[in-house]
Amino acid sequence: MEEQNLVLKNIKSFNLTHIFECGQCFRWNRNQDGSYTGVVKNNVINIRMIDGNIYITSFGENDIKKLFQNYFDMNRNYESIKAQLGEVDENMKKSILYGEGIRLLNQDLWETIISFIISANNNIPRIKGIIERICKRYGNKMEYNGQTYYSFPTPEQLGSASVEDLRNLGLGFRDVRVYETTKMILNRGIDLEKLHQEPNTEVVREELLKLPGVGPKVADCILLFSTLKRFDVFPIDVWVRRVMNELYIHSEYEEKVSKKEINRIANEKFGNLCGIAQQYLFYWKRG
DNA sequence: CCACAGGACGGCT
DNA sequence: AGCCGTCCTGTG
Repeated sequence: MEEQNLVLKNIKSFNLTHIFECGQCFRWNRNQDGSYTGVVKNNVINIRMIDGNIYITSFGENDIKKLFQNYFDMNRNYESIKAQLGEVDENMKKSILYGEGIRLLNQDLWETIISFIISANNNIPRIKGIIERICKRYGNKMEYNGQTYYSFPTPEQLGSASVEDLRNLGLGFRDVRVYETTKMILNRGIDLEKLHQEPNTEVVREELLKLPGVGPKVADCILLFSTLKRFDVFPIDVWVRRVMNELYIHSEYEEKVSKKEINRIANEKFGNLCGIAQQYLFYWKRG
C-alpha cells in the first residue's frame, strides 16, 4: 500500500459531478472542498478538478495511472460519441450540453451485479448505506489520512454471510437474492470472466437474467456500468420512461407504454449508442 | 395513517 | 406474453 499522485491536463469530457451523480455508482462521496473520495478495488482514491486539470491522490495496491485510464473509460472517444449523438435531434443536443462531462465507469462486474440487485425498488441514499455496511462487515479494512475505508468484499468474503446476516444489514427482501446470486457465482453457475469474451450483448444479457434479483432493468445497468461496457442496451426505469414519453411518444397514459416499444424507439433513434444516450437524457431531465 | 423510492418475482388470465 | 399484487425499509 502506497500513496500515489497523478495530474492530468487538457482532458475533455470529464466532469466529476456529471460522472458521480448520474446514477451509475454508489461508492463515491463528495467532500466539503468539492473533491470526491471513493474506493476502487483495494484503493482509496481522492480526485479533484482545479481550472480544468485533474488531481488524483490514491492509497492502495494498484498503479493509479493504469487504474485511472481503465476505470474512467479514458480509452473511449466521448467527443466523437457526442458529435454523433448530437446529430439525432435538438433534445440530444441539449442533454449532451447539460451532461457534457459524463463518462461511463468500468466498475468491477461482481460489485456492479450485487450493487444493482440492491438497487431494486430502492432509493439512492439507502442503497449507498446498505452497500457501505456490507463493505464494512465483509470487505478489507484500509486506514488512510486518519479515516477508515473498506473495499467491496470478494464473492468469497460475501459468501460467508447468511441470509439472516444480510437481512440484519438492512437489505430487506433483497437478502435472499444477494445470497443466492453470490452462491451461484461462487459455484461457477455463471462465469463472470467468460461474459467479457462474449461478443453478443443479448447472449450476455440472457446469462445475467439467470441470476436471482437480476431482471431486465438491472441486467441493462450491469451491462452498461460495469467492465462489460455494452452501449447497445437501454435501461428503462420510471424516469427514462417519463423522458421518452415526453420527448418522443406523447402518450396520455405514460405508464401504459410498454418497455418493448420504448426500447424499439431508442434503438431506432440512437442505434448502438442508445446506452450512453440514455445517460445524457436521464441526467438532463432528472436535473 | 399512507405513499413512494431508479424492480423482480410469482401467480394468474 | 401481458397484467398485477406483493415484497423490506426509511422518509415525507
